[in-house]
Order: sequence, then structure tokens, then C-alpha cells
Amino acid sequence: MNLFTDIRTLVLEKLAEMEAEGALPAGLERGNVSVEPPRDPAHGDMATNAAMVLARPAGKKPREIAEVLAGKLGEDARISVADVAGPGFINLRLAPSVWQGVVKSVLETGRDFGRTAMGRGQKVNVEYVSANPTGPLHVGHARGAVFGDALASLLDFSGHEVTREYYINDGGAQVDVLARSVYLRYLEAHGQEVAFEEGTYPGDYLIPVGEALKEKVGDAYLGQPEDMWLGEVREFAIEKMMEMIRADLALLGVEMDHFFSEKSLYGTGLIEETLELLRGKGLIYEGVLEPPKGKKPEDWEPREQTLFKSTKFGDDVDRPVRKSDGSWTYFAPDIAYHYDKIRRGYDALIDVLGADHGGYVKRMKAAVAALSDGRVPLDIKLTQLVRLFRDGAPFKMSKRAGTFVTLRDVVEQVGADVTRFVMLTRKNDAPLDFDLSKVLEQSRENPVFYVQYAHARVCSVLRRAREAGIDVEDAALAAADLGRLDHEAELALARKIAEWPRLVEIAARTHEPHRIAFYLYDLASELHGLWNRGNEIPALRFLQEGDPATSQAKIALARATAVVISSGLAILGVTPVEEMR
RNA sequence: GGCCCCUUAGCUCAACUGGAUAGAGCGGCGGACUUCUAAUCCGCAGGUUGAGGGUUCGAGUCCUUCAGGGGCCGCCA
Repeated sequence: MNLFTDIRTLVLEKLAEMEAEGALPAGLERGNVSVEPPRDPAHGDMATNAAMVLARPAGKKPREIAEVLAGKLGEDARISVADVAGPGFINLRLAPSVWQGVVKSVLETGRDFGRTAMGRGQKVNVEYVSANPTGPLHVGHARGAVFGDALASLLDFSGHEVTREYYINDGGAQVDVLARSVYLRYLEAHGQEVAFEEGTYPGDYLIPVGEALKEKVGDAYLGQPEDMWLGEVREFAIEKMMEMIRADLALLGVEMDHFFSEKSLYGTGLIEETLELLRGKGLIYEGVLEPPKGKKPEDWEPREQTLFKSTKFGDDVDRPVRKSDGSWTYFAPDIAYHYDKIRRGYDALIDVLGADHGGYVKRMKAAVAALSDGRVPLDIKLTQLVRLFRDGAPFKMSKRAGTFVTLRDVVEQVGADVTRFVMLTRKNDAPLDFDLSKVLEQSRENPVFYVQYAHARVCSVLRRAREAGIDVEDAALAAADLGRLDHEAELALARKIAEWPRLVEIAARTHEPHRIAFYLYDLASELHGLWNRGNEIPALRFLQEGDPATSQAKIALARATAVVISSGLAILGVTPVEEMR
């Protein structure tokens, strides 16, 4: 149930009536008639812009339409007041029974309250993390992981059929570098002195991999030429790296549905097939690119390459898919990979990438538009940098021991719940400051705590009520006399709860899970506010001594709040806590 | 040189994709504990939404010019 769409439907019905009565011309476009909460609650519970939107096409004054429409809306039992304001808004105030009904509805549907069919079962593929299998995940990957995972959950909650996917870049030159680095650690494991030169990965995390390799093959690779061991060491190393990455993700509670290997594209002919498809559309040609301006590569010289005509889809220059030496660029398998996603029947694709991949957006969108003939939308969400702090001081990232930067270190330090919530307290395209000390503070300043505390407070009330012998099962609360919830402060909380389904839709439509986190903060704030008003006005306390019926009604409201908090946290992948001690 | 993102209160950030008088937290000032947990709440102060121009009933939001910050710019991913 979504009250806002319910009332919008009512508005549309009344507009149809007006049309039938000749008060409005027939066939007006009503797509942008909206019903929203007004920015200022003093204006009412909801406002519609219908009169203003229709005034021009109807050739009437906004207020003229508004007066008639407001009169008709007032006839509905759910509307207690409908009046015209400002340039032609109609402000609606809804009857208390409507808000009481929302509370009941939450208790009846539980965590599914707010679920919507908006996605209409569309198949959506969310690709995220997709870090190179050359080392442990770092904090930046953590942000992408949390964002992508929450977005996937959000889309699921809003009626989409979601696949969580990770693309393993195991086909490029960087995995050869990995293999050589592991080989060095292998030599080291055999007691040899080694030097990590430019173009190798010196990280300690490869030491155990070198040892494991020794364990596996003994001295078989010692003193052997590279082409004898490279392939097998590469396989071995990638497997170890992916084990590590999966473990890192598991630590954060991220579980992928599908890992897609770049390497698996080679030898299947899919890359060739994809490019032939594009060639058939006249989008592939042999050519020479202009040198990039501003930056002057010393070794630049014009070379003929195979190019994709991405400029036809709004890109700045055409992009190479085959290097001058005949091998693929990284872009070629990426195109094939996205073509594979299209062929798997997704209705929409989402890629979550780090902001440093911004230059990649236009060309990938161009490729997907070309391959799907514009049928399959690709949204690319870029996650900005994470800046680590401790006690307010910037935390210098250093690979030397003592200063940690990996996902694992952060999660082990502050926990998965805290990491996830904090990562979602910023828009994806805004930089994020992550203070390792502050996120553990138990104060209002820390939104994780603040929201969790609200949930715990409700649980505390439930515990006490049970001790007092009150039935606080959801079914009992739903059946309580909710008409007793008549105080303005209580209705305000119920109104906030009523916004939840609408917020889910907006967040899902915009692909912005951070909206969930902000909403939960607001909802928690409403609850804390009501709680404290119980200090001055005892009648507002949830637990009413000697009055089980009223207690049940009030507890129903508290419980409904907790259900929505818990449902929202579930989308973010955070576990609600029942007590804070 | 070009492209993308960002610029909102002293600080950190929202603002429901074009709605009414731009909102929170922190910091500052002043209040509320015999309590269902004061780990919280209430009030006050704080703004030319980086600058200019445009589109319209209406702009933080869309278009445009400019300034500042970040990212990217063939054979790395």
C-alpha cells in the first residue's frame, strides 16, 4: 500500500469526473499530476499540483480548476480538509483514521510493508566491485560493494528480479604481472633472494601464495623459463586471489549470484561475434586516432587500429577495440561481456564503478545502445573516493605495516553493519569521509547508532509491556483499538511511516540507496522526539500503567516504526539491534 | 585543449529529478532526567544555494557563460 498513489488515483478519478461534467476538456495529459508531501508540514499532509499542470492545456486559471477539484476531493471520506493555496496547489489533510490504518497495515504485512510491484518483475543485472584479481579489496572497493549490494536489494524490494554480478578481469596483462610476482614469492619460499622490480606487485599478501605454490609443485618451476610456468602460475594465483576476494566480500555480507570471467570469453568466438555484429551495423572500422590534446605522450605515433564508432552515440572520440599489434584492448572483451548480459535477457543493466573510471561511461553506454538497438538501458553509477580519518585526523594510506587500507582491516575494526551504514550516508557521487573513531561513538552524531538506538528503544518497550502481561504480538497489536492514536505527535510519526513505500519507489527509480539511510535517520528522529515528549506529557508514553488497551494502541505505533526501520536496514544490509547495552 | 562529476548555514551534508517561506547534524547560546534507557529531546542564532544570463505560473534542481575543486583523456583496467 502506498497512500500517495492511492490519493493520486483519487485525484485522477475526480479529474475524470470533471471531464465528464464538462468542467475540463477531454484528453488532457495527466502524467505529471503529482501528489506529494509538501515541504512545509503546516501546509497539510499532501499536496497536488493538478490544477497548475492542467491550467494551460485546459485554457483555464489554475485556481478556477483547483476550487472545483478541491470541493470534489473533500467529499472523500479519507480527506478531512482540501483547500486551495498559493498559485493553485490543493493542500489535503487526511483523516486520523487513514494514519491509524497505515499503522495497522504495517503490522499486518510486516517487513513486506513498502514492497512494491513497481519493477514489474523486470530482470536487472547489477555489476559491482569487479576488482582486478591481483590483491585484497581496499576501502574504495568496500564502498562500491556496499553501494552495489544495497542497490541490488533495493531493486529486489521494489519488484525487480535482480542478479548480483562480479566481472573478473583475468584476461589482461595485469594477471601476468600477478603470476610473475607470485613466482618471485615462490622462489623466496625456496630460500632464494629476490628483488621486486617495477612492474611487479610487492605486497606481503602474496607470500602465502608463493608458499602454497611451493607446497603444490615443489621445485618443479625452479630455474625454468617463464613460458614453462606462466600459464599455470597465473591460474593458481587468480584462484587464490578470488578466494581472498570472496572472503573479503563475505566479511561485508556481500554475496554475488554470478562471477563472470573475462578469460572465459576468449576462444569462444564471442568477442569476434560481438564485433562482427557491430561491424554489420557499420560501427567498426580501421583507422588512426588523433593524438590526445593537452597531454603529450612522448612516444605517440599514428598507428592504425580497429575502432568502434562510439561518437555516433555521443562519445567524444571513437575507441580502439584492437591494438596495433593485433591483440584486443580491454574494451573489446568488455563489449562482448555486456553483449552477453544483453543476450541473457536483462531488461536493464547497471554497472557500479569507481570514479576514476568516469572516462569509460560514454563508450560503454554507446556499446550497449548499439548492441541492443537502444532497448536495454545501461546506468553507470560511479562511487567517489573514501577518505579515511581517525579522531578527525586524515589517515594516511601507506602500504607499510601499521596503517591499514584494506576492506578487511576496516571491517575487522568497526564491523560490517557500521561500515555498510556509513558508506551509504553519502550520495554515491560525493566523496565520503570515514572516521574510524567517530563511527563507533554512541551519540547522535553517529547516524548508525542513532537509528539502531531507536530500534532498541522500541524493543525495550516491548519487553516491558510483555512483563506487564500485555499481548504485543503483531496480530494482537494490529487488532488493537488504534483510534486511540489521536495525538498530533503520534499522527506525525504515523505520517512518516506512511512515506516509506513512496520513498522506496523514489530510491529505486533513481538508483540511490542512500535515500533509505537518510529516511531511516528521519524516522528515528521522529521516534526519539515522540519518546521524549512522554517526559512532559505522560499520556504520550507508549506504556500506560493500568490501561492495556491504550498501551496496545501506542505500542502498535512504536512497533510499526521498528518494523519499518528493520525493513530499511535489511535493504542496506544492516542488522537491527534489540538493545544497546 | 577536451569530456565527466562537484560547489547549498562557520563545518559535514540533505532537499522526494521543476513546487509554496531551502532543511538536518556538528559547533555556539538557552532549556528538559523521581522516566518506557537524558546514549535522548525542545528552543534560539546562523543563507544572495560559487557568479552572471536564460527557459516558465514557479529554478538549488533544466539550458548557457564564467570562476574554483576533483577525476579522466591511443596500444593500462
